[in-house]
Amino acid sequence: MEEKEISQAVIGRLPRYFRYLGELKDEGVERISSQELSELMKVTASQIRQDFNNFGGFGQQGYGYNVEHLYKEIGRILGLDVIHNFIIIGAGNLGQALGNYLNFERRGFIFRGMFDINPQLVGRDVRGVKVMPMEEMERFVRENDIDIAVLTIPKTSAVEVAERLAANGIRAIWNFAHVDLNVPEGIQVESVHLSDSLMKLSYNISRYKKEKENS
Amino acid sequence: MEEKEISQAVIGRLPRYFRYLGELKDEGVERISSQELSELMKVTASQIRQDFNNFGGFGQQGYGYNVEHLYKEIGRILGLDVIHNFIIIGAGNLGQALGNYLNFERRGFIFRGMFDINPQLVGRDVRGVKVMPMEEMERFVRENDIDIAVLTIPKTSAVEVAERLAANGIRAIWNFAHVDLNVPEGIQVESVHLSDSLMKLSYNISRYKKEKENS
DNA sequence: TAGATTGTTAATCGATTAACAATC
DNA sequence: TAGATTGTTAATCGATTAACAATC
Repeated sequence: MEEKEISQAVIGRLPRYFRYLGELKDEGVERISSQELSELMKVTASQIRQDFNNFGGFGQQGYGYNVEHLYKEIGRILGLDVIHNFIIIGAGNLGQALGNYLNFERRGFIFRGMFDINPQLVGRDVRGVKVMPMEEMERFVRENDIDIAVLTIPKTSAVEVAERLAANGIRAIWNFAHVDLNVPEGIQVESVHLSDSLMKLSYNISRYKKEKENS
Repeated sequence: MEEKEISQAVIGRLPRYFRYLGELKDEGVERISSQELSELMKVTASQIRQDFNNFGGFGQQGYGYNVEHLYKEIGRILGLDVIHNFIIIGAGNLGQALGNYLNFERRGFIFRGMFDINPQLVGRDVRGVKVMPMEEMERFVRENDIDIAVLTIPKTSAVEVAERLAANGIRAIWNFAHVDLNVPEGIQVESVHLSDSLMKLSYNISRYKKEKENS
């Protein structure tokens, strides 16, 4: 049974559906039509129905979608029904910020360890997790069923650290370093390039300024 | 003279070109062909040429592109040739991480102020900038030519704060709160939804696991 | 049953890739 | 000049939107 590949365009929209459905659920809304959801989220109803139908029929003609059911299904599709253990490499400001972020825990992402090359940071406590020296990273990954490594280290060391993680069975890397990682096939990489995002914002500021001047 | 609108798909790729060209420049590379760049960046040479040609001819037939010139031009297109003053709302871990991030300064983004509702944080120093109470935000934005506000506050207050910023002449919002902001036309919003990014990673982990099971 | 709304096919739109003439 | 490589047009591919038959 060949499952058709879902495009990354669709995947990229799932977390946003998940967020809106969670809010609707918390407000006690039981059912919603693609039309209503489309007005709320400012996307077309057509797109919503197409997106959901990639994964099978979650709705019911004449009724719409059951909010709670749809919410759970999308959570499952996103893999939020399983526990993911993660570690953070780099105990600087950003690493600590992510370690302290409680919402990840709610989604099944459990903060298991933190590593840094700086001996000054080793031993520090971040939400109950002690910062360990980098030399212990490989062993820790192997022995503690770590799925995800969060890289909040400079780009100069990110490539080498990613290789070490890959060699020790990491499943995924959430990369905050400003470099493109090349890891073996089968290891998932999701990069958050903050400065790229800021540059896009900068572009849009300039563009709007020019538009105004020309009008 | 009507300038054609550049698609966000193209804009989204510019920072990455900028990064690679910067590295090539630092390595002393003078010229590069779309073919060579395509191998380096793992995109098609066709796309590279199409992308650059949205902004005019930066290359030369039979020669390729001058690295330094192209780098500068892309920087200019991205608006990195002008100074942008920014403030950070929310002096928690993430706010402090972004305030301490020196690379933004190098690109013309100058850290001017930081605000928090928590009186315990007010007065604290982040890279030479004192945390101010929220009540001073509006006046500060008006009087200090602030272009960008970085929102590292909970979603519950983000919408209201965004409105206050909009009313006081902010040009752009870099939003880290997990909520979609609706601001008046002309104010640019770029959102970084960290948990959305993590969920995409989670999806890809699950998908790969299923693929392996099916093979 | 009649009305509503999905699931799904078809049409459109936009983005990517291929091809090649222009030109350095 | 000959070779290389761009700039640009044309072809393809994929994603979005529209339309409507199926069905609850």
